[in-house]
Amino acid sequence: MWSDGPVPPQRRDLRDPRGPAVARGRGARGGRAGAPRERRRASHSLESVLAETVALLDEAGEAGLNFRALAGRLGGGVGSIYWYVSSRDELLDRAADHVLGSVLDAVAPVGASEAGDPVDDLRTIAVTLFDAIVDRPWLGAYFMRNTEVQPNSLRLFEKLGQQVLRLELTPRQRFHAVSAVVGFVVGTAADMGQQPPEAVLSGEVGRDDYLAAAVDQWRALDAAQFPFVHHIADEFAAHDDADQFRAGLDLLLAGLRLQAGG
Amino acid sequence: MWSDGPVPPQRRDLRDPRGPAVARGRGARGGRAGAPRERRRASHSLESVLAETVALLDEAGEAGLNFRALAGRLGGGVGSIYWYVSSRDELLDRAADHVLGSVLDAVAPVGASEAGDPVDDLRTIAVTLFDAIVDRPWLGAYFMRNTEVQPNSLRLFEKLGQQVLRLELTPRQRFHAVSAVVGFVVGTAADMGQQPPEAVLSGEVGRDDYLAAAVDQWRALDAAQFPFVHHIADEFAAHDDADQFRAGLDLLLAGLRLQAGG
DNA sequence: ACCTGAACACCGTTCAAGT
DNA sequence: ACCTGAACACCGTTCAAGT
Repeated sequence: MWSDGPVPPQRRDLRDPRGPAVARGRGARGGRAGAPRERRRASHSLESVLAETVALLDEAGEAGLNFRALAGRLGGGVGSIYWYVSSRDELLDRAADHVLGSVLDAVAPVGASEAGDPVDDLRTIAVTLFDAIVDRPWLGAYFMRNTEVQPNSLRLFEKLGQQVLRLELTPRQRFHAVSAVVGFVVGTAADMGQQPPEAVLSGEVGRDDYLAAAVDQWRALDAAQFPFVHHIADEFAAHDDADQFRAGLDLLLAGLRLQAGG
Repeated sequence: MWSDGPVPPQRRDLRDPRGPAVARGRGARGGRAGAPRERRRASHSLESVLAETVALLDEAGEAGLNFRALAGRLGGGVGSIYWYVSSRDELLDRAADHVLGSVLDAVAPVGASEAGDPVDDLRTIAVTLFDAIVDRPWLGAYFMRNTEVQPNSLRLFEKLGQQVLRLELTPRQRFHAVSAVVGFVVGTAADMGQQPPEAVLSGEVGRDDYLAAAVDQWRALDAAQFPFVHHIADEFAAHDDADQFRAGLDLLLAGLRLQAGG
């Protein structure tokens, strides 16, 4: 799992350690009196850049996030974004972590009571994270990629781990358990969040019709060669993503419970 | 799981149903005798396009796959690739399925004996798929995205399902079980296959040193706020990706075994 | 210290022309 | 039926110049 570690110092592109200045509104109006239609100088902050990035991502998806569109929304030039992040990838890393702040807030109460069941608490956190990624499919690919610019990712990893700490396991088993949960949640959510085909997106074809059409093709396959596909065709046609995710998570957690001795 | 279904007919970009012509070598030399340095006309086939795509992907990664480089390797122009696929995405879909052929061959004997344990057989297939994705990280994102152009994806899904068919479960449970295994395998493998930082790739810093540097930063965190991170720091520093994957898979399979009643 | 925007290098895709 | 390659639209990134 390469993505789990903070990046070593030599990779970090060091900038002003104090970070960018606080936003000062929209900047003072420039030029002497009477100078016509002078564009005023825009002023940003990491906060506003990330907020606008997330908004654009929510509206247009990852493919719709580009520096020109983002600069337009921020009311400035493309170049200024590079003052706050050193690449599009880092922008996505930071945007992902930005959004994870809400997830962290949502799960803050979880695990507070020592009396609660650790595995149930683990499940609650996992489900919350899952929901967040389904809502924003781009999140999956950037979760915990670089813990140095993603403190919230690390805190969430820690939070999951703290529940497992209450189980009787070896450190190695605990590490594997949390990694497995994260892998399952992120992998499944990313898969489910994949762009449905154009016809569905545009509302031209409903999701149910889409699934039905897919299943019809499955049913047309040779039953002797594809017994399983035929066996689950009805289930697939009627399935709910969230149910499917939870069923898998419960399998994983049942195995964990067993390992922890009941 | 949008990606599980074949695409409905209306999305399919219908071409000659007989498919592209078989490769005819490198094409006849063109032009009348004596015409100097006339470039001969290249001739491809879906097979050769996919083989060259996979080769390029293996050498340069997904970021290195572009139409100009691919056309160069094929000895032709960019446009001709569009005779065989209608977009870069479809090229990746087909390339992924092309590679899955070997995975399918590798697991052909699995499950042949009714006497074998179905869960063990399921694990064997899962591990084989995992290894293939770790080797080619781009595979993960394109696995079972469009079963209409990915027959091998569907066959692999079927193969996993056939093992689960031997377990005493409801169709719904079987559907969920296979989906969970696929989600876990693909998600974990894709995560682990993520590009390590430049310094590691170039051999400038070894993987162990990289992990050690990451872990050092974890150890510098406040122990009261990050008890779990401290708890597993040693494990993380020494971990092996394949072990980690198998431990998680075994948790999932243990849960499945339990559900199947032993 | 921070912003601007033209310029560069590169890329997927199209299409009129060719064979 | 299949291939060619110039052209188009678009994109991340850089950087000299500005404030």
